[in-house]
Amino acid sequence: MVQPELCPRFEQAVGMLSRRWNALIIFSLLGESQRFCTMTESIGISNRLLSERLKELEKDGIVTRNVYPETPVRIEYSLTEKGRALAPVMLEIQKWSEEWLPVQDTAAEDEQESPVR
Amino acid sequence: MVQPELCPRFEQAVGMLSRRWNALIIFSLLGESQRFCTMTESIGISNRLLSERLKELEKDGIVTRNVYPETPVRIEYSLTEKGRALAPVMLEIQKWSEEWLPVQDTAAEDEQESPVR
DNA sequence: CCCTCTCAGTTACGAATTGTAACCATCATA
DNA sequence: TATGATGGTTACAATTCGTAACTGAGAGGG
Repeated sequence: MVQPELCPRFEQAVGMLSRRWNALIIFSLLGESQRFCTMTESIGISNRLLSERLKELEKDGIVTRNVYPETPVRIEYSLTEKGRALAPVMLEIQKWSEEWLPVQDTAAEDEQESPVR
Repeated sequence: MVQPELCPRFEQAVGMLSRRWNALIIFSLLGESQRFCTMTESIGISNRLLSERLKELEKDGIVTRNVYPETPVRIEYSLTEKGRALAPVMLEIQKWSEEWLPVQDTAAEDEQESPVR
């Protein structure tokens, strides 16, 4: 709540991107538009938060909600131009992660060559 | 929590960068090493959280804690090579924010026109 | 010896955010 | 009328955050 000394717009951007799940939501929409239930599965976010985040991101002009009145109703979320403009940010995060983070698997799946038991 | 299908390393990177304050902490260390009290002031973070975050970031190999036993003791935090490698990410966030976020002052004006279209 | 000052944190605790699971509304078909 | 799919809401417990007060080490003053 204190006055920020850094660039206010940078802080605003970071505030949005740092909101939990937002970066993953945006990343998953970079490829193609997605439906609600697809996103909850691929991202691993709950309905409640996905709904909340999408509303916020729509309000921020980053995602668009497209309703197709088929049956059952199909609703697809996609990025606006402002949202797609975040692609370079995501790309740099990806590059960094590939260069600096270990491949580490989350265990419990293949523990073949590990002598530890 | 379900394990998502996106790239695990990307998700790990995003998890770290999305932790509240982390991006601002890293950004503020990109210039030069900083002392604890300087950071709380420039970032606007509380002692408690700064302390917590710096410990986590140190553990992640992103920041280093340097103790100078002067009087009173001086402790400076700086980025490791892994931490400095995040500079391009920060730069892209900054570029995006400058292109897409209004110059906003305290929440009064909402109806700015988009800069580039 | 006791008090005070600075820096660098810790601790305590109420407030806000998140995760989990159950529930709701609409449309369509059986 | 019942059931199933989609796209959410609601309720509530668990986690995290923000605020403010406190601790500890070392130097110096009285």
